[in-house]
Amino acid sequence: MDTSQLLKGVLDLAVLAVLRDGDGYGYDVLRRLRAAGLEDVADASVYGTLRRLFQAGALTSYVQPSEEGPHRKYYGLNKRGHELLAESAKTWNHFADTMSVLLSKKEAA
Amino acid sequence: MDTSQLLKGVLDLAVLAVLRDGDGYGYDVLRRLRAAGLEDVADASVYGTLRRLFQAGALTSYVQPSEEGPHRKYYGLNKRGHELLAESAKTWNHFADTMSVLLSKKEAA
DNA sequence: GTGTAGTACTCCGCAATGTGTAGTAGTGTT
DNA sequence: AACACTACTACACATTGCGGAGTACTACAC
Repeated sequence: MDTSQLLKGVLDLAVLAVLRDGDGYGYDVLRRLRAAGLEDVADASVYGTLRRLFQAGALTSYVQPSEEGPHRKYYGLNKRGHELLAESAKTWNHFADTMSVLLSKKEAA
Repeated sequence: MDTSQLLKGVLDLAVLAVLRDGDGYGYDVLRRLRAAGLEDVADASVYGTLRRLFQAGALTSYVQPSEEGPHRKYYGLNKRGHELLAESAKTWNHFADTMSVLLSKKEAA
């Protein structure tokens, strides 16, 4: 099945969630998301999401050189990011609960 | 908050779920979805989803006149629709569980 | 009867966002 | 030299939910 549509609007939340566990750069966030079970996330989606969140003022950003490859652009949650994470998580939980009820309802007939 | 992005890919599932409880026409499906908690669903989205699902071969369709207004276009699940519902529900549950774990994880620091 | 509200549906263009592909660039391995 | 892995950027594209306008039918108020 195609999970790409399910990710819409949730990838932001997922990225914020993994960044809560510590600053990370794009490629690293991608690996963490996949390790968490979001195996089908495309790299371009993660980079795009990080850029969007940064532009929205939810993330800090700093570049750091690496001895094992190209430079890395780290991102971390700032105050706004933490707020956004909390708010989005709440919205998501409410939404997921609603869907859960809808799906578990049995037919009357 | 804006839940419209969260609906992406899930509205299909929600519509299939309410149709499992009995055939329905667009306006009726809309009311059922809102009653179930999806208050912000737009009517055009529901009509569009029904058309898409019908075109995908998941729904049966028949028009019935109404004495209290315009005619109604009823939709119902066929075999393919039931299969799609079961499959989509499974995908959704897996996805929701993954997100749940991601969100509940606490930072190590 | 004209206006307004509720029901019921269609069509069109828009916006948000995840994806694929291509490209750049550094490091290490064969 | 060729290749693979790391790391990021940019662009065009597909999907899909939404807003607005339009059509049409019934019923009730004025």
